[in-house]
Amino acid sequence: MTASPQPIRGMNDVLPEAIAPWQHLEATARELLGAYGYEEIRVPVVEHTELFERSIGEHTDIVEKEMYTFTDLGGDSLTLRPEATAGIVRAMISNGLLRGARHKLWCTGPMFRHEKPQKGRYRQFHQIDVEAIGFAGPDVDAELIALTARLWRQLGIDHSVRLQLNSLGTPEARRGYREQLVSYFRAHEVRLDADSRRRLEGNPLRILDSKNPDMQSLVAGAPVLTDHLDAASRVHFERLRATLDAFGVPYTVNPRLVRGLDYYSRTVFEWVTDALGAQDAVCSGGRYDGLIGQLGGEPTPAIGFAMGVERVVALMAQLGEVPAPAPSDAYLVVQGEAAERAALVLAERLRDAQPALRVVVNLGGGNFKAQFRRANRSGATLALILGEAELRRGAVAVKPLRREAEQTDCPIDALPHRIDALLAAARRGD
RNA sequence: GUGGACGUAGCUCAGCUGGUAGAGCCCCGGGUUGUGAUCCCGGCCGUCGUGGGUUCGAGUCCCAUCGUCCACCCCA
Repeated sequence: MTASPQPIRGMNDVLPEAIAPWQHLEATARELLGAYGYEEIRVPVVEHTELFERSIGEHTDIVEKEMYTFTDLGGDSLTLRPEATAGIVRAMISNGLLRGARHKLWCTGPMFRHEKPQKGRYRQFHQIDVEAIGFAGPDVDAELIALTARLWRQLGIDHSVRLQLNSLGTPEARRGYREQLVSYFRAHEVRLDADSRRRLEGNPLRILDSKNPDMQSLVAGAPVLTDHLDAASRVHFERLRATLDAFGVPYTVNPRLVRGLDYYSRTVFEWVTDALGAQDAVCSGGRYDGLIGQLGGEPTPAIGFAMGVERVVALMAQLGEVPAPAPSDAYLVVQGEAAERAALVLAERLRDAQPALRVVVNLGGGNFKAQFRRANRSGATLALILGEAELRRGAVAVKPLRREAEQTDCPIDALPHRIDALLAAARRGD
């Protein structure tokens, strides 16, 4: 096994046998996003390292230890994108697209984080990313959440996910709350575990999210972020909740939902599941009103979310919500050099006449037995046989594979116009 | 980065307290000189993750290393 090449740790091949849920998710999301008025954007997978440091936050785990950073031949420090928002915002600024304009955008592709892989967490993973730029909300906030809820319904996984919601307020209001929180935890420092003590310096809000059961009672007594919101953020949050109520989208307000990236403000949300083990966040995002100005663009309010494609795919697969791939309609069994050529030409004529037809020509030879075995395993409705005998009489033998039926002859020239009827008959069973 | 479990054929796995590898599936061919999904026969496929050590002898024991999985941290 040493001799055979291996993929990079945490980077996976998606083989044809596993591709169906990916395509279904992508197609469903693409259509839905279009229906809500979102446009696709494609941005580079690599950006200047500084862009991510400035947007995500220098004291986050992503920037501190998870980025794929390298120096290119020109001496610049570049980084494989760990998330999509920074690049999209950069594209808006670089192309001069802000200036008070509004953009509803989506993007999909691979992201990279150097973490130790486990279930639902990979070093190359994929996101579907949606951004609404230039909207102060809370109307967009609500519509964006409704869009995700609709996607879960369309995919058939809505009963396995639930919505967590919170408001972080403005950065100023959060700063005041943070001070209160730190002094509360300092007063009880002996009860803090090692992880929490470390967070006390860098990111005290994260202590609220601790999974350590011993911390629960201490956390329960801590000041609550929601009680310390500034007035405008409180109104924003109330209006968002009222709209979600009007939609009938259920949610839980989770005051401990903090999110890992520094740029969030006001609305944050997370769709979680119990079905995937420890990595339970399937889709999450929030409002980042300060980020664009911080990166040098005109100050512009915005909100976005990222969906973990691998996680949604895993959920679909686990719930059996994966459409079966369409089998081919016809498989051409051929024998003899002249017949092989005639079969290839016939297949092209069939495709000319019926562009949607799924027709597979047996390539690479093989005896009749092997070819019929392949025809059967391809799932084809019909086997079309074109050997030397058929060629001599100018016909194709047509054999239904999915039911017991007589094999019949069809003149080669007539087949392109009869194939639909033959398929329909074979499926009906007459 | 930390911890635990596990690495035998392309896949799923068997291989007792050490005696130098096996089954099923897949693939290919034959039985049916041109007919699949059933049946029968045959073939292909392994330096037992890798490197050391103990031993007369290691897939089995020991050490190291790499990899996979799961969890922590954190996150999609």
